[in-house]
Amino acid sequence: MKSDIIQTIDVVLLSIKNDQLYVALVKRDKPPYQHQYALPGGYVHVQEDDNCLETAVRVLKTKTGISSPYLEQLESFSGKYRDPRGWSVTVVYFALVALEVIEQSANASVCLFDVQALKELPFDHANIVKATVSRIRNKAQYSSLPCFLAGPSFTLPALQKIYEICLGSTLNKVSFRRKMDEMGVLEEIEGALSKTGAYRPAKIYQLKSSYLEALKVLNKGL
Amino acid sequence: MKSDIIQTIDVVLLSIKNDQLYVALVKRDKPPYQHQYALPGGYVHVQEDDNCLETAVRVLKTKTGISSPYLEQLESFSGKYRDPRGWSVTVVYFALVALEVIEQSANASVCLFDVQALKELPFDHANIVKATVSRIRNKAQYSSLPCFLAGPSFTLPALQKIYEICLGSTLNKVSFRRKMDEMGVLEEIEGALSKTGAYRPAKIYQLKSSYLEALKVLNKGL
DNA sequence: ATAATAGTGTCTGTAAGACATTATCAA
DNA sequence: TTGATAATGTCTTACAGACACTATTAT
Repeated sequence: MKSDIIQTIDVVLLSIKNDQLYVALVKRDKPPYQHQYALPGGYVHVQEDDNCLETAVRVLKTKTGISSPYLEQLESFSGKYRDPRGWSVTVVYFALVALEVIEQSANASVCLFDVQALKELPFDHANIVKATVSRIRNKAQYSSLPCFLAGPSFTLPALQKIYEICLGSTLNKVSFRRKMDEMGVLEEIEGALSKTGAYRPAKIYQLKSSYLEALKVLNKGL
Repeated sequence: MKSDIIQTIDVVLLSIKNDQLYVALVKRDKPPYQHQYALPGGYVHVQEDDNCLETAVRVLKTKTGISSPYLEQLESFSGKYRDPRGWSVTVVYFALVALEVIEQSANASVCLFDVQALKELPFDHANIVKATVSRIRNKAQYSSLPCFLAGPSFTLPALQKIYEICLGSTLNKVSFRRKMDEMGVLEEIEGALSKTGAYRPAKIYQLKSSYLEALKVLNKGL
């Protein structure tokens, strides 16, 4: 059974820069919308990919050079008019990485854009980015998802700042620490202290390895 | 650009029967899995459907005879092995209707199955049903979603029972009523009382029409 | 009146936020 | 010691659940 629908995968890669959420876009090398910035996306390779998640991993790596430990399906976008070539469906995934990851391994064609100041994008990509930000904002209220925007280790004040950027509002310090504590996904790196400020250094934490392993196996989201 | 991926839409239609969640399955009239019960599903008709949601509405109506006021995208399922014919992607939607709706307008090929006692199903449909139930259970905690499992009008004790079935646990009566009140989606039908029991009748409520309208326009979920 | 369920008022415990205090580092 | 931030202790308030009480109907 052959289909005459354009079936693609797109990835929304988010990171934090200048205390704002930024999205990674790549310059399109083919029409439509050639030379414009858009979400990294591509076709399923039926030989290589066992499912769309694997396609998303591969597409992200190929188009941006980046591997993300966290990748979650957002939703699918479809319709007669979203792609000038015809009826299309795209399964969208989103990824969260620390800025260092992008700076260290991103291709030259990758560029970061402030999601707040996003101009028009090809296809319905502006809409897709908005939906992703909305999902992040929602999940930041009760999950450990924003932790993936931090690097491999981080201080609690830094992590709180990340949560606040995701949520768009400030948080109570005591409540935030209580929450993180009872979520039980962090572990203190004994003896490690931040050397950044000229004042009292903060303890350094990382995601528990058991938690990261559980993520990979289950692929259940957070 | 033609694709060699099987692209389908499936719909998980849920209702409440015998104080349990039931899923509507239809007998497949074509291979694969001919004559077995599976989720109602079908192909996008690029001429008729403007997007996958419209496909879902049409497929549900065609295969089961039912129109559901509430239809939400669950997620997409994909892979090399889920369909014996080859690499496939299905965008799954779920619908919630009152049992009366099914009894009144369902095709003969439709049959209801207790989701708790679900045996093996064709494709990965058992898994899809499980994911839907999980979504319902989650959303029942904070949203008005279970209201769509009630008929056009209902009493608060009856609605509470529906919520409890979705959640799989009993609820506090006072808290439940407080929640429903502050959600602000219900309106009392003045003067109407349930005549069921031999004892004190309950007030009858319905979903606010303004709320139902907002749903149709936004299509944002709950 | 009684039985049985509907609906409401009130109390209590838990959890979140506000505020204050202590801790720790560099200069 | 001082300045600035990290970390924690405590108080207050808000909300959810438990419980009890009142209301309403048919018999």
